[in-house]
Amino acid sequence: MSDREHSYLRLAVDLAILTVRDDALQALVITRGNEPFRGRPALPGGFLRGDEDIEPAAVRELREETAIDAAGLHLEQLRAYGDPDRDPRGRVVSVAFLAIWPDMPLPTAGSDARTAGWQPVDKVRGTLAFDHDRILDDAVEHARSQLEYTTLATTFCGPAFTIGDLRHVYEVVWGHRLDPRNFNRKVTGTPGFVEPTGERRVPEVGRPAALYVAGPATTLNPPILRGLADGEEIR
Amino acid sequence: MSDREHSYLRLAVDLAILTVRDDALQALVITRGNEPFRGRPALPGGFLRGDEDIEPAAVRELREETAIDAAGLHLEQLRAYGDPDRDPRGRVVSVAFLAIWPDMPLPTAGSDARTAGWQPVDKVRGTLAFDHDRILDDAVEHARSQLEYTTLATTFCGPAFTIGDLRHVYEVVWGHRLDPRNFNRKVTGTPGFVEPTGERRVPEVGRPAALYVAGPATTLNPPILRGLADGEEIR
DNA sequence: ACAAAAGTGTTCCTTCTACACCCATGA
DNA sequence: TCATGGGTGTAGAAGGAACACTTTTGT
Repeated sequence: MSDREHSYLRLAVDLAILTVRDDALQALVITRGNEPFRGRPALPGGFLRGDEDIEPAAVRELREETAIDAAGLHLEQLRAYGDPDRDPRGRVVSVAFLAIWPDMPLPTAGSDARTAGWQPVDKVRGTLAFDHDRILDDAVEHARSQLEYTTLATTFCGPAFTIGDLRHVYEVVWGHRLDPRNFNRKVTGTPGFVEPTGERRVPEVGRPAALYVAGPATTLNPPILRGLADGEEIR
Repeated sequence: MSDREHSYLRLAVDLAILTVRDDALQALVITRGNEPFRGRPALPGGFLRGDEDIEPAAVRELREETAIDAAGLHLEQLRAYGDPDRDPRGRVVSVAFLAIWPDMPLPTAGSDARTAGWQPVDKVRGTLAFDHDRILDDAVEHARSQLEYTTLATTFCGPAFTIGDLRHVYEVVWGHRLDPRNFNRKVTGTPGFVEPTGERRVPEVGRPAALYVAGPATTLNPPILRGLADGEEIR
């Protein structure tokens, strides 16, 4: 094949960063400060630089636009998006990443981002620039599936959490209620999933709950499968 | 961000095409006809063209190098590989695809491929050009996992197959034996997985087996989980 | 005392696993 | 009649779902 038959293009990285906040699955969304789509909401992201691997580029863009240091954050590559018309600036292929983040106060916006903040996934669906609606949908579905087979749900929680906190994550991400009693047994009975700290947390109302930290396991065996507890939907 | 901070690059597609053949998991491997790595084995692939989406490019490259028409073939995107040094020609990011193919005679090589043929995965591991060893490993692991949760195994078989054929696929891909009796019940008892044709196949030795075709289901519920039948390894 | 959330015990049911056993064919 | 692979029956183990019940706190 001759060099004329193929063309150069730019590679972008986009990040779908999810958290559970206010009883809802939320995504980190910026408001674009530059054309195209200036003023429109979008996922954080930007172009790959010359000598950068893809994942470091994602970490850098996240830091530039949201001042979040993702060095210790688990980024997972979703897939590449290559529709020739996906970016009005020309040929841009994007590699999307998924990250999970506990609910924390957000640092301020920077570089290309006019604002940066959490938005409920259900609210921003249909409003994002480029093909970011599609990317976000894929990320949410991936996260839902990940909760079944991996211990990823613990990264939605802070450093120490109760089984109720963890169950709340599953309920919000999956969109339906789980039986608290069976969930408790299942989680505590899965080796390496959570480990008790010995501490307790006293809630505003109700019995204090034991606190746990994430265990060493990364995959769940057996998995925690979705499947409606009853017909009931959450929220 | 200014345009000077990011750079243009070329995007490649690479295909990991797997089949079960001669009691082994095999991959479609070409011998490179051009530099770099001329004469070395590699996965089929090539550069994206100007106005092409990624998956059509993969289909086109497959046709050009192996004369296989992948129009009706299920291609699944694995992930993107972006190590800045992965290609000596310069900055090339590659998007890898996975495909499953029944054991069939292979058409001849073309364009950049001097030869094209099936090679056992265990034999080519460590010999491939670029970072294709890594891509192939990721593809194999993905395929193994897919057999658990999807009906993909039927695409390793021809249009009509016996339960024994299907079991053989699982055994070869997973690398260990399964109990033929439980496997039979499991497969025939999963709605939409396989459908009997009413025909039978008479083997060289043993009782004739009923023939089946792939059913409409794409996901397996419940899944068929890996887990050694006994300590025994296949081959 | 009461509300609320945490956590345990128990029962029923489905699915997995191992293996005994029978079936259909060619040599 | 024997070897070989196809297929059914079935008992025990393991895990999931439903739910009664107890525990521990604040008000």
